[in-house]
Amino acid sequence: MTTDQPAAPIAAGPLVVGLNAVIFAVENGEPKVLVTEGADGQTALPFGPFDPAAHRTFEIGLREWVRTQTGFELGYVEQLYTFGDKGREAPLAALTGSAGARVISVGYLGLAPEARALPGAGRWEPWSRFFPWEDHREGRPDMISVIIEPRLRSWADEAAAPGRRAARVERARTTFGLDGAPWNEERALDRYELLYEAGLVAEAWRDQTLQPDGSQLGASMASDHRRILATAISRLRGKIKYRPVAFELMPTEFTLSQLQKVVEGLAGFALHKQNFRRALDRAGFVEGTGRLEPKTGGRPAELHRFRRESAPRGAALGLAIPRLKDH
Amino acid sequence: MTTDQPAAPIAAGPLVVGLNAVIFAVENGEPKVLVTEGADGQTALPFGPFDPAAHRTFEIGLREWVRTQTGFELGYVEQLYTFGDKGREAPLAALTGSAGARVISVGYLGLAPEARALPGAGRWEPWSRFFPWEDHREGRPDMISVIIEPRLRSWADEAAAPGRRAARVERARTTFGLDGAPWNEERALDRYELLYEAGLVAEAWRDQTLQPDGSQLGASMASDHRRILATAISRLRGKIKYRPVAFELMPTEFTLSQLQKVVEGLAGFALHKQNFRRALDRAGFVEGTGRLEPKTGGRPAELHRFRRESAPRGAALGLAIPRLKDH
DNA sequence: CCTAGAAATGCTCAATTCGAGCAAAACTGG
DNA sequence: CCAGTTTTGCTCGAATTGAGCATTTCTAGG
Repeated sequence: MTTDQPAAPIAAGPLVVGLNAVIFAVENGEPKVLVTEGADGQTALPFGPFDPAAHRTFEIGLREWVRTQTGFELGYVEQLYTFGDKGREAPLAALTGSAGARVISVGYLGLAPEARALPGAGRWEPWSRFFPWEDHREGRPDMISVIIEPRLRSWADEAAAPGRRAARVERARTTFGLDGAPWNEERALDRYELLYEAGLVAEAWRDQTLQPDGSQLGASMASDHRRILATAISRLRGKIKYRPVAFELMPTEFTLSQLQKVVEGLAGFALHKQNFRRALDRAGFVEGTGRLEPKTGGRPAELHRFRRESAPRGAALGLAIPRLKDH
Repeated sequence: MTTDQPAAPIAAGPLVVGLNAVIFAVENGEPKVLVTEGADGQTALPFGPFDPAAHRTFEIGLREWVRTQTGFELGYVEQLYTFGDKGREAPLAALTGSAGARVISVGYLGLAPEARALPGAGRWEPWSRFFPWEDHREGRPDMISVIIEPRLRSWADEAAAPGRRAARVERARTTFGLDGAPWNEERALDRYELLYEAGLVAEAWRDQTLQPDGSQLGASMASDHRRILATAISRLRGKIKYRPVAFELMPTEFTLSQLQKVVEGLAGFALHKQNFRRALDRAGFVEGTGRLEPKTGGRPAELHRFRRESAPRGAALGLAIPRLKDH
């Protein structure tokens, strides 16, 4: 066992370290992600190489290539996860001839206060295109009981041992809230991984160069980018509960309903308006500006702003979002 | 903007990817971390190179070198964070002549059910040696008001602009729970970073080759390992609240008091026994075995075991730990 | 000018959960 | 058999949560 200095030179082989950015913005209550067109026509997350000579930290490197390539100035940024599985680069490598290089990607989450039109390549896509089963704002999507549930059930039946079959059923039940189990919005990554294992997303078949046996769920992405996106959604949904990150997605002034719409878009389900507001002002996150927004369609709403530094004494650090029970 | 395949070959320069393991175990309610002696005598976290040719995933690589080097079979493992700042390797590079190589470390958290004696190099150290200010089980440590608070205050006074001074005071107040602010055990990393910036930990001076102006807090570690350790503590303290990871640190059978002692050790403060048990059995995490543990010193306690798969319907996913108010 | 509709805002109330304490039970060691 | 120690059971007020109804304040359309 050694410390940071490698005792022997490492037989690294071709090793590439890159940065993947998952950049979110919300437009009219609809969460969107910044995507690009990959070389082979697949939708992809923005990717930039990490140049250790030029960049002192990952974050500095990330901000720089996002700025140069999209003209976008990142605000809030946080590291997500580092993806290094062998084979994750294979689907692309086969097409481009860069086979053999091991690609390690450090994933980052970035939040933008508005989905600005982009000068460079790249466009904003609603994230529900990639995860249609995650949007419960108008009730649980039909696809869960119509498609996902039966197909997960037959996937469970494929298991040989009865013990493994029961484990699969239980896993499907808890991750998708089947059969009375509660829906946990934070488990978006678990759900994607389960669908992948069960062969219900296109990537599962592409990675094995097999043919799917039925329609595939949601729009697919290059490489493991949809997994990275799921990681980002899970992280963000968890984080809004204990850090006031939702405000990074808001303009400087906003109505309480706009804020609620954003939070509902992120969480993926509707909230009780009065309770949301009560929790908000117990936490003391926002203050009224006195000015009104008249274009509400009804009674004008007061414009509020985020109180960046000054939370009251023992206040909560995030927004109160209830657990969603059977619905 | 491109996808995963690098458009141009990357001028990577000397780039080394390694794996850092933060392995925890709890002994008699005392959380301990597995450390080694670094080349220059500094305490270090176990480190292993990542060989892309040999290992399909980071996790497989990690498990393998931990097994070969310490004889330890890892159970629960989770990725923490990837550390890649320039200069983090400098203190070691200067000593070993490997200067110039950029070292990127993927940090992992591992949990072990017992602090087994180690055949290889490495020993278990209580984590409170490195973070003495984090242990509030017997009340808030004196060092906070005697040393930390006054020194943070004078650090705040060093700021030029009055606005920046106020921001520093506020930051100290919320991270350390000064002046009536609540103590948030999850913010261990924030606290370490604040002490680093304020020059109260030895690493801050070592990295600048300056001399400290007073006694330094806690035992220091090589490179940025103490920061990695703080990251692990913060992550674990957060995670026990929404995933039943505490059980990864328990033997198969345990008394409820033993479980509580472990959770208290991790959280860093004492819990109300009856409330802890009430929450436990609402969550349905454990079941009695009927057998008794007589060596309690008092009334024998029933031995319990973790119910791995079968949580009741709408149950919580982690242990209820209250927010610690002013103390 | 009046009215229906829409949205914001204010208030209430029961159910649940939380925080904290007291008391009894069951055992060990002298 | 008694003092000490720990487990276990119970209670109770305070705080929080979930959900609904009522009122206010505006716009739009006749």
